[in-house]
Amino acid sequence: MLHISDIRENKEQIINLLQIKNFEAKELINSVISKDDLRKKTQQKSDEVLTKSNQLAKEIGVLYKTGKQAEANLLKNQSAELKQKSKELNSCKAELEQEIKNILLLIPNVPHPSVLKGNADIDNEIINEVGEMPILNDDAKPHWELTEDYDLVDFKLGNKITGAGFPVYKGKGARLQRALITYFLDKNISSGYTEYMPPLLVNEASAYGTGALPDKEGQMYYMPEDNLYLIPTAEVPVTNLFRDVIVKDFPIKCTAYTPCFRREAGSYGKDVRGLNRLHQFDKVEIVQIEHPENSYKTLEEMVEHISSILNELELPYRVLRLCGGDLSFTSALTYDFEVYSAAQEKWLEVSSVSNFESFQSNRLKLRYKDENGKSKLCHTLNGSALALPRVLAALLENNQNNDGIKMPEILHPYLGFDIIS
RNA sequence: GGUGAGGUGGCCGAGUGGCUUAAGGCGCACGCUUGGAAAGCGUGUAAACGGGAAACUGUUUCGGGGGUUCGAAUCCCUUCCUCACCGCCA
Repeated sequence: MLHISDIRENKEQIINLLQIKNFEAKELINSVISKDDLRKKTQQKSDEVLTKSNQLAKEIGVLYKTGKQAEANLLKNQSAELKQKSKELNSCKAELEQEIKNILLLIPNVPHPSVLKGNADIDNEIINEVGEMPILNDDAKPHWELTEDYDLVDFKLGNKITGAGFPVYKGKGARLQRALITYFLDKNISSGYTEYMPPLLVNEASAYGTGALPDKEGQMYYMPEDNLYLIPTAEVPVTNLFRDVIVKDFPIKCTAYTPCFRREAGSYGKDVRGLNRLHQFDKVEIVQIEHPENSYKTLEEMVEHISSILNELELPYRVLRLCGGDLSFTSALTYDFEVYSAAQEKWLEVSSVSNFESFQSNRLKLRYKDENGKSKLCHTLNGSALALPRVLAALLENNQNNDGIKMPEILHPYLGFDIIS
């Protein structure tokens, strides 16, 4: 959520920048500002009334104590009038505040000025392409066949015990999963991130805090009896650790492994075959909380960090800088990482790294004190490092040969084997 | 699931209708003191939203919402949360 004072100060700039996201904000912004003007006036009036009323109450107290009941009763009438007025003003103000908030919730985050306009994913800018695409044999198989041949992931069993999109990892498949998680965490920790193991269910306040609600309500699994949501990403619990916090030392760097749960309604076909898209998947996430001055430098640093993981995994990948049309509602600047899955001949997104600037921290009330002692909003950033299933898919497809599936060297100590055969 | 006790500032904690402008303590910051430090002494120490160039100042906030009252941290209703004991349980 944007901050109303930011909107007031940088109105024209915000309207212009939002056009990069193909969002026409002029009307909403004009209306939110005029409502805010009215809100201020209403508060002024309300403050005046309350000041008088407070004074009266004190005078009445004094009169009672000195035994002047009659005079006190006179003042009581006045006080009742003021009370009526203040009630009206108050409800008017509350209504305005709600209207303002409702409008603010509709306005997406302002993109960074460097973001290119564009309509969809084909307009994203490829800023780096690393590694060579493997040349596979003619009989190379997609990962959903490999996982069956080598008994690594059992989709049918998952169907039986839960449903589609809930695979069962098995044998070396399960070990590979666990090896990847541990390797990712170790790698993140060695870059200064602190590991967390957060709850997998969050309350409503947390879901609002990171913007999972109200925008993405249908995406989350919900437990109505307890009013809790299954997390769609570790970003939600981890970022909310810092809800209502005033930060003293920057940066705060967190990493967490969690399963992620997504309902993902309405997508079928080969895009969702095998491990490409699941209702439950594993992910290691990195989150940083930064001073606004440093957040873009930190974003670059996170991109470097994720690149180095993919280098070590020896997977061909490319880095995309998302265009305005493809940027999420909450993001100001996002880089996507895609690995090449050679048998599917497809690029698969395995990480998305974003700077949310103060869009999340405004809702989270995540602040720091500036040099004048004033509260300011922090910047929040996060990214996957990494999402597991598609990494697994690419590892299996790209490294298959007649002897089996060779594992990258970096994973050997974690795996306890170097080939799946 | 049952029963009970609670939710007050960064933290602890007092507070049963106006002498609360939330006592007192801890912590923190600054100053005095010191060769330096500790102790001691003094001063200051929340947030949000307004007004003001600023100094300063108004309002709200004692878990949330509602009510009684001229006046509520304090009384009433409601809701959420936490803790303790019992039961069940990895």
